Amino acid sequence: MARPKTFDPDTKLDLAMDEFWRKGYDGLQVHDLCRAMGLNPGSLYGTFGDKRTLFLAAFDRYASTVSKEAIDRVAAAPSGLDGLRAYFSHIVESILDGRRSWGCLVTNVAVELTSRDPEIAARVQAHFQRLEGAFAAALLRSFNAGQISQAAVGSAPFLLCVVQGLNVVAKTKPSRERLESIVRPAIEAIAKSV
Amino acid sequence: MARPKTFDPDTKLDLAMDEFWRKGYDGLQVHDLCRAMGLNPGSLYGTFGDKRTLFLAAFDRYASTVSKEAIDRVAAAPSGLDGLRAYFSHIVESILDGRRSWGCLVTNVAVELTSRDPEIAARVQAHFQRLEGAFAAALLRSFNAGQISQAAVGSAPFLLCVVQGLNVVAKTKPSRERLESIVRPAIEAIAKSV
DNA sequence: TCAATAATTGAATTCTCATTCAAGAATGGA
DNA sequence: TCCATTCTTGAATGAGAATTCAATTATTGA
Repeated sequence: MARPKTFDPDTKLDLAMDEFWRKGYDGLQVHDLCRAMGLNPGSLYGTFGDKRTLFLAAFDRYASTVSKEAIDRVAAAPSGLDGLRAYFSHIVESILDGRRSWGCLVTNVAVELTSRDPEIAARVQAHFQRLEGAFAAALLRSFNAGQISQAAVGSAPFLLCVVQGLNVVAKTKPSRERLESIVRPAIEAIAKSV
Repeated sequence: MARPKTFDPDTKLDLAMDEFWRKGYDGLQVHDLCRAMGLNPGSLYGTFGDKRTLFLAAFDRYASTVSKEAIDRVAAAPSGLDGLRAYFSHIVESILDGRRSWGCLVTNVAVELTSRDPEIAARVQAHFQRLEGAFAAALLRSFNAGQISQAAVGSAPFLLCVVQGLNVVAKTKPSRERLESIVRPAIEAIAKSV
């Protein structure tokens, strides 16, 4: 009953996510958000609430789509080591010509907002744990298959760190060679230690 | 001739640097900057110009003091490998109880401002190159001393990435164990490859 | 066809913040 | 001592940005 929305909120949320991803939180004006989403302020506020609420929704959408898709690759591969390789290859490709050329939404937010917004800090923390958990599982799987040494099993924090570093380095528009010269030693640090 | 300043600009600049380091650019209001620096808006503007100009001065001061001090450790050590170890130990210590508990000013700025301010992007780039250059020199020195393999000589981009990752991870208040479980594999990735 | 309800529009409002400024205060040189 | 100059102070200004709102429009169910 009554006039229906002329747009799909999820589709618009994806557009909002892309904008926050590109420009951060403070760096993005509601005005520009409206333009990017093809919505007037009234519709935006009526559907999504204020800027921060919309941002949290965009963050969650990022976690459940973009980020999840990447993390799932770790477990999907035939072996743990293959999963890690697949994950890093995917990151490299999407930095080179995908949306990760502007970094990672979570990394950007971790740096920009973590120190002043505890609720956001908690979500960032949770995301880091999901990713690190996937790495830890893959490492264990590799160890059980005899692919890596005992010592390398505890390297999940190291891998998480390398991913965050890649997301920072992404901001400098690195070449494929450069990205590979980062990922190669990172993977070798794990694999070589058999 | 005429009334002299009642403060030392360099001392005040250090205070400004700390604030930008903690809170970023957009996240820091001039009002709070004034409070932190113990200056009224008039004195601040009269001495340092507008917010962005003051920020650039604070960035440069960071590069020439905090950052330089850290980078110099790489070359100061007896061997290249020792230099790298010294650098990473220093980073770990200052994340644990120094000013790096709020990350690195350059990393923070790289993430927050690089995509919208080309002048700042150029300074970030220059800083990354200084650091990577120091790493590259240390790696070459290590190779010439037979400490590392030929393959490891090109790992400077990898080390730069790990440092940036550490600066992101720093935002999550990591424990010493956690930081060491990041640095250990990073150094081993280089050293083990003899 | 007609209420009743909800969405759309974009101008108006309100708020926050960077920046300016006028008045007063302190110093060095004459 | 006095003037010229510069600094300090903090309230005032103004720009820019988030949010609201009144008018209009569209849809559903009766």
